[in-house]
Amino acid sequence: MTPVRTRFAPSPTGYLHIGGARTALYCWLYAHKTQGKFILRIEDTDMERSTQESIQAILDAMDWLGLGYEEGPFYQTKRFARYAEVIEQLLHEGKAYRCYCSKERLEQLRIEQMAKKEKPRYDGHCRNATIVQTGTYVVRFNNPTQGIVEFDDLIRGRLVFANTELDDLIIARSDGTPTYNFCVVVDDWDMQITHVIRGDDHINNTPRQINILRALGANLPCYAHLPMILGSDGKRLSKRHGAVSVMQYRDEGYLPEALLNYLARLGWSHGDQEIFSLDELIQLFEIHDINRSAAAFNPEKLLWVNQHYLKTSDPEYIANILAWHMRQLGVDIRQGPSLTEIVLAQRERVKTLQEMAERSSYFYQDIEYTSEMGVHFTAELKPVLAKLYNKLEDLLDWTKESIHQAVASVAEESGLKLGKLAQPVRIAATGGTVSPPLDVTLFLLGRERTLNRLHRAIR
RNA sequence: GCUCCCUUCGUCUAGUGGUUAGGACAUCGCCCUCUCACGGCGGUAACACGGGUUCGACCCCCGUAGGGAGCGCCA
Repeated sequence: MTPVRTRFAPSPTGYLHIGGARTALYCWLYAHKTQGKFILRIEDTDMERSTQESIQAILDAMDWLGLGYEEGPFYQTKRFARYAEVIEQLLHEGKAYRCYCSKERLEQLRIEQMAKKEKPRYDGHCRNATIVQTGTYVVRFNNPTQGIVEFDDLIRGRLVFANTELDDLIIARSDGTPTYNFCVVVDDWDMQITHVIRGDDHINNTPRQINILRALGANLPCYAHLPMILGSDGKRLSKRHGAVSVMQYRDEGYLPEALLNYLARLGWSHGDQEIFSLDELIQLFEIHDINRSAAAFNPEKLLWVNQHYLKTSDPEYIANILAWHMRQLGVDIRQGPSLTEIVLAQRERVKTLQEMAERSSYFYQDIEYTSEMGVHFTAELKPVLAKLYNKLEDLLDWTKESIHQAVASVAEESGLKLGKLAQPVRIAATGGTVSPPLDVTLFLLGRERTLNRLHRAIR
């Protein structure tokens, strides 16, 4: 059996988005599962829209996701000589021809066909031309005019198309550059791709590509067409739905393993299992188990998956990434508790690392005192806070246990329920009403910061 | 308009002719509790519709409706 070779072939006209990432993941998984090769190919034949920044953005995103490739990245713009060679061959063999039709004629044709409620397609005008024409021309592929093209899609089953539905597509533009459908075919052929896994927006391109592959005498790869990913409103995914760029998820504090896990599960499943390590995915992934229908992207569930990984991953690993987010926020973490401790204290109460960073800044930098905070420190409470201040100041050991003991005993001595004391202290210590358990919070804050802030509240 | 694809709780999905239609997220309630969470327990909630086939259809077939994609000298 020939070794499996899959490829991910984005066009560099923007960042890597969620849908592309999932396609890449599935290609990657299948290659790894079968001990095959995963190839990255940049489809940059559209010189107008392709940019170097986009290429870099895609590479960066693949890197962040950890989707490494065994071969590539290959660039189509570097393979023009090869395409020209194949086009020449096709022309020579009469499997392609020069078409001198003007864009105006083509446009007119399209309008007429639409008016007749027909599917617009090239009428083969130059295919049958007997006289020698001159001027600018494009090269069209001689598509079969009858019969059918059929293939077994690994996800949808047998798909059948009538050749009469297809037309003689352009494979080389008037400036000589090759077009997408042609490059894909030559590349997949040259790179010996065995499994073409791509979005189902390519289903309609497949019969055309198969016809070219046949004209070239190439073996056909297996095809698997993935359903689309929809926005949370069921409409097509777009900027309106918030983050669609993979790197934006990094910026917002998601872990790559969480995004990957969520994406894997969006459109694919293995029974009722929700959480998969990468190794498990490699082991359990089957193209056959991919769903046929489009799936809506659900940000809430991604959040849940992300928190799951926040809670279960190695705290030091998480702390490393948290450091990056702290830096993004401009928080200097040199003075304060270790980030690993912060992770341990916060991971059960936040869903993203960005949120964790935002909610942990008071451990490292001064808090703002607002008048709203003041109302919590009533005249009756201030003596109690003072008592706590003294107790904490006299504590022999600054531990969670001793701190808890101090707070509890002061509350009891003052006839207050723990909450009645804890909450004002929390506000005094953190500037807000939400934090990890008070003993943990004060412990991490350290004696000096705690006493300073308590003092400020009593004043 | 034409061609192709899709259709199970709000969302992601399990299901492959006989199930009280299962799980997860979200949501609601209760418990835990110094806040927020986490966790535990429980609840609401789905087979788009209409015909067949069959003793029996979520499951098979055919329509209808709805959604999506393609029909470029874009990819």
